Amino acid sequence: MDAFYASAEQAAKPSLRGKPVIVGGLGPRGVVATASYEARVFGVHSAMAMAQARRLCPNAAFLIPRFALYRKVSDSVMRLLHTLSPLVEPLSLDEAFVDLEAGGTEATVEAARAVGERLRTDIRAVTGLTGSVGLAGSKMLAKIGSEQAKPDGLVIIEPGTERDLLGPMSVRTLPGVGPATAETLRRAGIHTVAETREAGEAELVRLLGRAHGTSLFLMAEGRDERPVVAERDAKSISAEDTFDVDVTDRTRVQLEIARLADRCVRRLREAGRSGRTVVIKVRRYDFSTLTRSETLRGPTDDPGVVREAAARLIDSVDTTAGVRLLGVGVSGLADYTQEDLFAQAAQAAQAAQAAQAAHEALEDAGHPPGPERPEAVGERAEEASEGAGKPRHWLPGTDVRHTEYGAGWVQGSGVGRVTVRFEEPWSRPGRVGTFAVDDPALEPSEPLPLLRPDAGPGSAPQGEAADPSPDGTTDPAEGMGRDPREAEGPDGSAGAGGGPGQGPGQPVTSRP
DNA sequence: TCTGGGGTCCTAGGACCC
DNA sequence: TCTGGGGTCCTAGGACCC
Repeated sequence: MDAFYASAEQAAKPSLRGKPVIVGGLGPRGVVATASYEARVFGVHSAMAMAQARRLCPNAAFLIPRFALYRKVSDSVMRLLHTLSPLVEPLSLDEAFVDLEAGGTEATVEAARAVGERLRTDIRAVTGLTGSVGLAGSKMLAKIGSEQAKPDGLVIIEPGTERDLLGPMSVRTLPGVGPATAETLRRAGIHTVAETREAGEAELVRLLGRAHGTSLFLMAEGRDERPVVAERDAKSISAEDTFDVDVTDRTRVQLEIARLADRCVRRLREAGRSGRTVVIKVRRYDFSTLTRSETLRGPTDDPGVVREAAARLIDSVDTTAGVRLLGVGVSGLADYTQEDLFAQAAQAAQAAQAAQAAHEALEDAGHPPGPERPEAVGERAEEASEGAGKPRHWLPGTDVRHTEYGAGWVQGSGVGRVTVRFEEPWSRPGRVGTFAVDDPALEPSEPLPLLRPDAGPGSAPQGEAADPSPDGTTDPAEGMGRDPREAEGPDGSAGAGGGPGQGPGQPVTSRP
């Protein structure tokens, strides 16, 4: 998918189409996850510090990621891929390898192109978004082809043309060559794929080590026999947090480690797995990073056990100078736990007794028993996210609903106010309103689908159907005069304009 | 106001075992 | 009678990917 998160946001928010959109962490230490093509013109790209992105492109819309939406779109694209072949290897939410041969596609350039173009059409129809396709005889070349095809294109690398195509390219093009490897190669006078090839396998192994050297040599020759592998089991699960301000307080460090252990175990259990090795990660004030791990006697999914192991591990780390990140992970994953094994040996009477005790505890206390109970962790998390009362933090980009004005999204908030743009994926660009952050008429809500749910088989894809102007651009102000709600705006007083995360919609002039 | 969060794979040394 | 050789497991760190 092309600029996936940003494109999904533009499809969901008509006022942002044709405008720079930057999705990522909005805190003081956030980074860019995806920049729309309009933002890339300003030099903004993935993994850039958000602070730098704001300097380069101050008028962009800055939004936090909405993974629930991206996952839904991703699922529907992956379903399309599965119609082409049973062998589909997802790389992330927005990218996958498909083994067309295993799906019975005829092994000709014409047949492959037809399948690829059909797929692109289907993706557009099903999601309203564009995707790009690379077709080649190996994963490496298909990937390089899809990069060349972006945005909204298709590239075939025909058998026999690989070496000539790769030769002049930068060695960074090859998978597995990042900044460190590129620097090592550069010092050896190797910049291009052709030079990599000419260096020879022995030299590459000497420079980079056995595994990396041999695989790089094969890639440089255009040889890549890696199979497409569907549905790989996860090998580790982890949770980590970077803090807005370095944490020095020891008690706070211990508390955060416990929280992260619970979050990690919740996801472990959701995956139906257990793990044997607990690892903590500490990134210090100076960005130096260390890990400490402990391997248990058997796999567990008990939050108490993981919490205690993590607590022991953090005890061995000096954090007095301050930490910017803490993490807890579990590896050595299994589908059973040590407790399962014990349980098999345990007497039935004992189990019944424990159940009875737990039942009484529940009745006595009027609430569920402690963290020993399997569901306890997940429940706590739900309480935290759906806790009583409205959130006081309205995050830019998130979905809201107003009892009177309907569906919208948070454009920005600050000084006790929140600015909302009222529009839907299939509407014209909408108007903004400003409200008090505790306005009872305003509620957080779920993402709307990108395409109108009742859209019949004959309906046009998103991009064309919802775009009111012939040249493919939209002005947020354009739709306002035709909005039936124009006469009576929200009673939002003027104000929150210019706050952090303000969208590009000139809220002062478009204020109701 | 530099540098997220979730992963995978590889290397290397020491312990331990036969 | 200094110091074999191979294998596995554990720990720690680092490169890379999206």
